[in-house]
Formats: sequence, structure tokens, C-alpha cells
Amino acid sequence: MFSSWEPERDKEYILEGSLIRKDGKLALFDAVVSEGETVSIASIKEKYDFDPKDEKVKIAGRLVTLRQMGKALFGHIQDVWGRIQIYLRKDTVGEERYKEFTEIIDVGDIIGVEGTLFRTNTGELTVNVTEFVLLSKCLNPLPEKWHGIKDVEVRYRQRYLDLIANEEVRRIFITRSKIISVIRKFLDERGFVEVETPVLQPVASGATAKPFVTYHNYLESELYLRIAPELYLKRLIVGGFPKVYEIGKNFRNEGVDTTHNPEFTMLEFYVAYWDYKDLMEFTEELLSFLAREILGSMKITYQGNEIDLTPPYRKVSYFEILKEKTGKDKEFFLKRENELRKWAKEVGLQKVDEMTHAKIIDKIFEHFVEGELIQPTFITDFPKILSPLAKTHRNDEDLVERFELFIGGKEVVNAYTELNDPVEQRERFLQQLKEKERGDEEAMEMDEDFIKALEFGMPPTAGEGIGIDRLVMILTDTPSIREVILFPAMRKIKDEVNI
RNA sequence: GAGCCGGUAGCUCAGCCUGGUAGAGCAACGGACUUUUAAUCCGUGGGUCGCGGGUUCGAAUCCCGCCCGGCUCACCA
Repeated sequence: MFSSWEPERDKEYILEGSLIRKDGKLALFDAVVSEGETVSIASIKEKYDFDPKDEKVKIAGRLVTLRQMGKALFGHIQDVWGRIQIYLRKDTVGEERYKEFTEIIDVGDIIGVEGTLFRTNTGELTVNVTEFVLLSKCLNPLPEKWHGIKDVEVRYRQRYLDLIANEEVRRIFITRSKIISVIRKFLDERGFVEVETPVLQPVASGATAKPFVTYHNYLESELYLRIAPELYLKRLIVGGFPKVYEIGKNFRNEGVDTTHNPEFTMLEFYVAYWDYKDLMEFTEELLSFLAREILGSMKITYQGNEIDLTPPYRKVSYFEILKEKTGKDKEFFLKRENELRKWAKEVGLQKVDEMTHAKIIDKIFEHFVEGELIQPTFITDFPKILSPLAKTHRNDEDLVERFELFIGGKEVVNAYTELNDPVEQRERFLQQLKEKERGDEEAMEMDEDFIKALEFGMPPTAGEGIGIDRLVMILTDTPSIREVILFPAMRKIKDEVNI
């Protein structure tokens, strides 16, 4: 049962009426819906939609529509999962209670109702209300019922309004949650152990990016918010975990656009005794499993493009596709730096003189190749100078055993056979330090503690990172990363006094 | 950081080009209505036109600066 209504408070509220809404003072109702008895709107629809048969139900939610007709009224109450119609008749609840409802309850309020299910003349499953309670008052008007809320700034800054008003938005975030839970299920069933590694790290390494810096007062040292969990997860492989994964936030102190948010969610997983070829197959399995579980189909539409997630995916090597798109071969990119620089300027790449050799190659690839990879495509065998943590290719000293998977023109997966030779790893870090001295701000940091771990022996291992936000974008057909992050990074609104 | 676009009632928008004291729908408020669902019908109230400055007799409208947001580029796996 609902806890008892307190008539004195009702009167108080009714007496003050709309004044209470303006003064911002409100006698809160302490009525509660007792635990375990209220059922969700979604479960009622699921259970009784075919046959309501006067089932007694008790539900709570936000009143989002209201149609009053004198001696009866209709409305809908809603939560993130769905909405259900309620029907209130004067001759069912009594004259007093009916009057109370119309006088104290407005669209936007959180209410609880109790009643029996029936179907209206138009066939909609509806609760014929016998008892109701105001659970929380909404002091502000809700966004418009028909057009919802469109102002993107309001949608991001006050996401709760977006969620109340826009069904599509609710769907996206529910799908996001499902995607993450299906990924966990997939990995757990295959023997992976989920772990948590430090977000605050003394060395920001494991990726090429600018970190956020903070300070620990007690340890009296600077710490960095992680740009990647990679080096810690590999330490766990050294420690004997054969299969580990972590899903969590990474932080990069860089620009904001439709595919970048300063904090974003990554899945990283590592498997001992696998190589990058095993990971390609595993990635195909994972993505087709996701498509089946989430969408029930291998075919998706992303921003107008039909994308087929049925394995196997196209595999093409880094320099093969570069040659296809630019006519220049690996030799040109890797061995003839001066000619490359000249040519890069000719094709319109900016700030070439400020870039390192590696960076120019990376830029050229982004410019000529990335956006065109609509169907799932593994780009394999990257140049070594772009991949300081990946193992040298078994057939080519210039390359590493690495792949990235592109879908819808976006990089979604990055993976490689891990470099497990501590001597070579130190050399690669030193190479990065040189790049840093030459002005590459994103070059990777030396991590001596990680090298020490490698010196104890890391088994041959393959590791992979999946950008969860971008994956959600593709599976929900959204054009901007902000549409799949509940509270995307926004500029602080300046205090008017300080302007 | 650059270019383009936007900011008008609680929400969605019109008005701006061509300067003359701000408008619609929904929401709110009052009334009618016992199967409605963008309910309907009658009536009422509601504005720092993002902020600041300039031009002008007069600025939502023209000009300049700033703030916030979006897109594209740059940056960035």
C-alpha cells in the first residue's frame, strides 16, 4: 500500500496553490511507495498487454500528459523505459479525491497510482485508478509535449530534460547500457577476468596523447589522469592472468568534436599466447555477437550508409591501401622522408615542417584513407614508428603486427601483438623521447616501471582497445559522440558578475 | 585557433533582408465537458528579443566587441 495521505498537508498545499511554485518553497510530501510492491511500467506492458483481465497494479512515474474532461481525466505516466495511460473517474475515486487530483497534480509531477488494468475503446492498455499519491512536485513546466526539446545546449547541460522529453534519446542510452552489458557477457563467458587499474598514474603512457595533470597533496607528487590503461593491464599478464579486460574512462587533454570527448570510455583486453590474427577473428565474433544481441541483424545503417557486420571483414595492409589511394609505396613513405615532406605539402597537408616523420605518415593516412572505410575493414601491419608498444612484424622489420578496424569511416578498434621484449621496448621508448624533443607533444613517455615488469617475462600476448562511445555511435546511428555520452564536456557558463 | 550558422515567452518557432514601441502554437491560469490520447470549445495573463557598446528622433532589426552553442576546418588515434 501507499503510505497514508496526510490531509493537513494537502490543504496547506491547496491553499497556497501556485504561490508555492513561485516562492520556491514547497512542503514535500513524505508519502512513499513501499518497496517491492510497485512494478515497472515496462513490465506491466510486457505482462498484460495481450490480456489485461482487470489485473490490479501499482505503479509510479512522472505524469507527462493530462487530458481533463470534467468528471474524468486521462494522462500518461512515464519513466525511462516507457509510459502507460491512466484513467481517473470521479465516480470511481469519489468527488473529494477527484477534486484533489485536479487541484494539486500537474503535468510533470511524480505520482504513484493504484488501479486495475483495462483496455480503452481505442485499445490502449490503461490503469483505471482507484488510489493515487503525489510523490514529488515539479515546480517548472516541462518542455513542449509535441516538439520536445531541441536546443542542443539545453539537451546536454540539462540531460534530464532531454531524457524526459525525447524518446529517441532514452533509447540510445538504454542501448548503450545493453551494449556494455553484452560485451561483459561475451568476455566473461570466454574466461576473461574484469579488472580495475589506476586512473591516477605517475606516468601517463600507453598512448600518444596529452594528459590532464593533477597533484596529490599527501604523496607530494604530480599525477596524471590515465590516457590508457594498457601498461597496467600488461603488468597483469606478467602476473599470470591469461585473459583480462577493463572497461573504463580514459582522459585526454585535447580538442572536442563529433568524435572526441576529453573523457571517453574504452574497453581494453589482453590475451596471453594469442597474436593479432587471433584478435581479428575474435573481434569479428564479438561484433557479430553484439549486432545479433542488440539489433537482431547483421545489417545496420549508419548515416545513410548500409553497413554489413557479417564476418569475415575485409583485410588490407596499411601500405597496400595507402598505395591504392595515393599511388606511393611503402619505400616512399618510410625511406624517402624529404620527398615525402615535399609531396605532403603539395597535397595540401599543413604545418608539415613542424611534424615528425611518423606524424606526416599518420596524417596522410587519415586524409586519404580513413573516411572512406565505410564497411568494416581491418587495416593491418602498421609502420613501426607509429606503434611504440607493438611487436615487430615477423616478416618485416619496418612494420609491427598491428591492426585497426574502421567502420563507417571511424576508427573503432586498435589492436596488436604486444611487444614483450624489454630491451626493444626501452629502445622504442627512447625513440619516442627523441620525437618528443623534436616537438611532438604527444610522443609517448618512458615508463621504467613497466620495463621492469617486462624484464620478469611477459608471455607472447595480443591486446585490443575498443572505443565504446564510437561503437555505440555506429550501432545507434548517431552522428556525434555527444549524443552517446550522457553529460558531454561543455564550457563552464561564466558568472555574469565576472565578465 | 579560423570560417559559417544560431541564441526572441517555460518549450517549438515567426518577425530581422527593407528600423516605428514584439507574434503564433503548445504549456500556464479561469470556465464547459465521464473512453481521451497533439482531446475539444470559450476566456485570461505571460518578454532583460544572449550580454555590452555604437549609429539613429527611434534598434529584436543596422554596425562593433564579448559570451554560449552547433557544423566544417585546424588540433586530436
